[in-house]
Amino acid sequence: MGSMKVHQLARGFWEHEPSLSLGCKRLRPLAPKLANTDSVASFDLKSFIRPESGPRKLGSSDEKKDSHQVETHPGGTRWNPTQEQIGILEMLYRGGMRTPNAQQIEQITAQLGRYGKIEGKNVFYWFQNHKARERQKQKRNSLGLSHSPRTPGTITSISLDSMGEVERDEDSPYKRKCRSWAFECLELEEIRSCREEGDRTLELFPLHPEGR
Amino acid sequence: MGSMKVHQLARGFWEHEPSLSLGCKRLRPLAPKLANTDSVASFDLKSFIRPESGPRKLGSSDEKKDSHQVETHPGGTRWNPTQEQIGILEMLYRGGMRTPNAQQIEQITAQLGRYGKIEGKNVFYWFQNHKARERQKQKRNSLGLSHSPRTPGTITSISLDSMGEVERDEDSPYKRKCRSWAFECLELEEIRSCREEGDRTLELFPLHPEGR
DNA sequence: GCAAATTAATGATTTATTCAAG
DNA sequence: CTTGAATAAATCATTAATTTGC
Repeated sequence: MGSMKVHQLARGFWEHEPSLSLGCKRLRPLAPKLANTDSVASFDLKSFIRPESGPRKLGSSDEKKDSHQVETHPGGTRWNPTQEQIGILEMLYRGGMRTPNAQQIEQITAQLGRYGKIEGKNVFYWFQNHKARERQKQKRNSLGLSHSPRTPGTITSISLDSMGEVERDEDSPYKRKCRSWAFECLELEEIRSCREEGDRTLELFPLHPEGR
Repeated sequence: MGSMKVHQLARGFWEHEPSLSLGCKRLRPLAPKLANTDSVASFDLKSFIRPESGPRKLGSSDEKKDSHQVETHPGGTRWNPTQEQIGILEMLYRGGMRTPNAQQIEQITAQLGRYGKIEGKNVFYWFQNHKARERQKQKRNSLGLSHSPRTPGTITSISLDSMGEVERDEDSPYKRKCRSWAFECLELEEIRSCREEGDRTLELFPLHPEGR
């Protein structure tokens, strides 16, 4: 139904990009872990059962396996983005995209799908998480340094000028836009990972009916 | 200069594989899909970040998804539950349902659909909101009265025993279960609602984020 | 050098807040 | 004011990096 969706408004222009990594997203420089007193305690069955160990040859037909990390997720694992996908997403983010709507998500997903398995929700989540984490990183920085908000060295000069007017979210909290995704479809494939027969599941993959 | 950089980078990504595959699950082409003949053009940041936002004035927009727009909103905006729907939902809630999963949502939606227009997300939201508001109401009560957390008199005696096994959320915060809904589908019907005739949209959002 | 044990990142969910329609 | 809708914050859960003991 409907609801009218308004489109997001544009605004703003630029913003200092948080970090230029692009390639080393995964590398974590350091970060003095703060108060990591929380007990580990996660040494249970988890370490025994290796989810991806299952051969799982089901759809091995014409699926051209890239010998990359893409792999078809047997059914229970989470999305593991490839470098290309991350690169594109970050590019979009830097371009100003913050909360893509359903249409945008669909398109992005379609494109990123060429580099590996991906679903719309992954894109949605990625933006949610990235936005939130950039925000908290920024906050942490501003608090910790309390001054010189300048990005540390190597200020990239990428200007993306051809972007024309991008719609900015400005990171401003709450700016009511339109919905950014859609439910309803409820695919069974999705659901199945939920709670299937416990027994066999135990062996194939952890399957988290409920955490602790 | 800088922009060049980005573009080249992007191009690298896009050109990687000019294949025509839409790769995704079963996404319908929802916008005039570009022929993707020229690899680069098939995926332009601009079009992503700004689907058709900005100045789409001038009525050219007829080419949007045909949208027989059907149902919903005869001018309507948000879901307006009927008494029957509310009744059933509350019954389910009292029965213990708190965060229905995709399957359940689907079924509930199907049933409630007999009493009026409804979508999966409405059901989802209803539970979210109802749960949250019951909780805050309870908190307010316990604070205001400082005791007797019991529900105020007239405890409804509807027992709903026939519910069989409902999944209990127990109101316990964070109890990781399984996913409760699914994205991905991004049905056109959903998306379409995002933007309709523009005039209204334009005035819906101001140029400035007006501080909430 | 390698594989188990840690730790940092980050994907995925749920809860809390906020906005705005009616 | 009530409540549907949407976003942000908090948090759980899993995976990759990195460290450590041989």
